[in-house]
Amino acid sequence: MNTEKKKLLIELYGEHTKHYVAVDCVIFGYVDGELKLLLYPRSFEPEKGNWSLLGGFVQENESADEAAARILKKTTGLGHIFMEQVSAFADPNRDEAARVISIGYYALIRIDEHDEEKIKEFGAEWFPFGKRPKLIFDHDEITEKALTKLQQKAGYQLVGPELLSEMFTLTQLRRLYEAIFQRTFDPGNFRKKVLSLEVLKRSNKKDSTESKKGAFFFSYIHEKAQEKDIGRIIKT
Amino acid sequence: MNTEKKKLLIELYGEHTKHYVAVDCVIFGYVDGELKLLLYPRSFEPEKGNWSLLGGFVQENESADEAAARILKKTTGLGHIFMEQVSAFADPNRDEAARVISIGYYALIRIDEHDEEKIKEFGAEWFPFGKRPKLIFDHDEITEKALTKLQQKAGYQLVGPELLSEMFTLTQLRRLYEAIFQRTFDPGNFRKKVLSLEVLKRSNKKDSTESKKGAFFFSYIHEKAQEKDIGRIIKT
DNA sequence: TCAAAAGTGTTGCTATTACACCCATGG
DNA sequence: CCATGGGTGTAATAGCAACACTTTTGA
Repeated sequence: MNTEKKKLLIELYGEHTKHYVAVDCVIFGYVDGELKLLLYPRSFEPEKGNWSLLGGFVQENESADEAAARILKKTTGLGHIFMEQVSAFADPNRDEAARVISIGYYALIRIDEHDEEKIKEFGAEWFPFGKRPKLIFDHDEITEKALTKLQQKAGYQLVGPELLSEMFTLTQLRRLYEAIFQRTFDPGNFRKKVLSLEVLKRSNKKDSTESKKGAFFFSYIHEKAQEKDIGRIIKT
Repeated sequence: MNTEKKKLLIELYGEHTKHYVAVDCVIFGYVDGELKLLLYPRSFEPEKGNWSLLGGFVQENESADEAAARILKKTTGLGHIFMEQVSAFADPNRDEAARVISIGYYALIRIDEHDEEKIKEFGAEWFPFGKRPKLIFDHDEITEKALTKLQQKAGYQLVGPELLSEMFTLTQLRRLYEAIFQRTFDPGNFRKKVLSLEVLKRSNKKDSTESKKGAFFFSYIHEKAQEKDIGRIIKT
C-alpha cells in the first residue's frame, strides 16, 4: 500500500474516537503456604496513594503483551515471566479521571528471585491474597478474574515451576495448590496424581526442614511438560 | 473531584498515546447439523471486499460489551443475545492500515430468528465453520480462540437454548454438541448425561420429522440452569 | 415388514476418594 | 520413644464408555 493511500485510510478511521489503553497486572507470588499479591501505591491522582495493581499505558509500537512485560521488568527486574491475558475491561467509567480501557494480565513469579530494591523503590508490598486491601477502580474485579484464570491453568498444567524455586518437595507443591484452590488435597492422592503425569524428576537431594524424615526434592522436566494435553489435574 | 483538578489529570494521562479500539464479533449459528459462522465482506479499504468478522469501533461513552451489542443489533436486528468476550488483540501490526486494538467477542444466535433482510443489506453470509474462507488480518485467530471459548462454555453449561429454537429434541441437542466439539457422542450416554442435569423439561409434543417413532420436544428450565455449577458436562 | 431413530438397561473399566498403615528421625 | 510429615497400598465408590436390546411407525 502506498503512502498516499494509507494517509487516506487513516483519515477514514479518523472519524472514530481514540482511547487510552492500559495494562494492569495481577502479580501472584507464593511463600509460606500463602498465595500473595504484589500491590502498588498509586503514584498520581486520582486515588493517589491507594493500593492498585501494577499498571501502565500501552505505547505506540508495542503490543499489550509487550507492554505488560516491559512494565513488569521495569518494576520487578524480572524478564521471561509467565504471563497470560485475563480479559479487557472497558467500562467507560472504570477510571474516574478519564476513559481508560484496560487489558488485564496475571503473572506468576518466584518471590525469592525478584529485585527487592526495585520493589521498595516503588513502594510495592506483598499481601496475602485473602488479606489484600481494597483496590482502586475495578482492580478487585480484575484480581478475581485473574485468580479464576490461574485456577483454570493450574487445573490443566502444573504451575509449580513458575511460583516455586527450581527444586521443591511434593508437599510444597501440594500446599501451593491448596493456596491456589483455597481447599485441601489428600496428601497421598495428590502425590499419586502429580507423579502419574510424569513431568517431575526426583533428585537425590532431600529437604529436611519440614519433616524429620526428609522429603525428596523434585524438579520439572520442561520438555515433557510442553507436550500438550496432560489432561485435567484438578477437577473443579 | 473538581473540574480544575480533573483537567490537570487528563493532561497527566495526556502524554500517552491514544489508540483506536474496535470490537470484532464471531457470530455462531447452527442449522442442519452444522455450526455456522456469519461473515461480512469488508466495506472499505484495506482488504475491501474480503471476508471479515463483524466489527466496529468502540465509541466515546460505551463499554466494549455495549459496542458489541450495538453492532450486533444494527446488523442482525437481534438484541438480548448471548455474548462473551474472547480476549483483546493488540499486536501493533494486526491491522495494516492503522493501529487498531481489537476486543474479540463471540455471539450465539438462533439462525431462524435473525433479520435476513438486514443481513443481506450488508452482504453477509453464513458459512459452515469448517468451510469458512480465509479471513482478513488476525480474524482467523480470533475465530479459533472463540471456538475454544465456546467449547469451554458448552462443557460446563448447556448451550442448546442459545442456538436452537425454544423446543428441541435430544437428538438435535446432541448434533449441536457434535458440531461444536467436532466429534460424535454416544446417543444413549449423551441423553442420560444431559437429563441427569435436570435442567430440561419434557413437553408432551413430539417431533416426527426426524424419525418414524417421533422424539419428544424438550425445553430449557431457565431458573434451574441459572443455579451455578452444574459441573462438567463434557470432559475434553 | 423392516429400516431407522427413540429410548432403556447392562456391563466392564477407570479415576477418584477416603483412609489405613509403615518409614524415618529430630527433639 | 514418640509425634510428625513422608511415602505406599487398598478397598469402596462414582462416572464413563461401549454396546445390547426393545419400541415405534412411516415408507
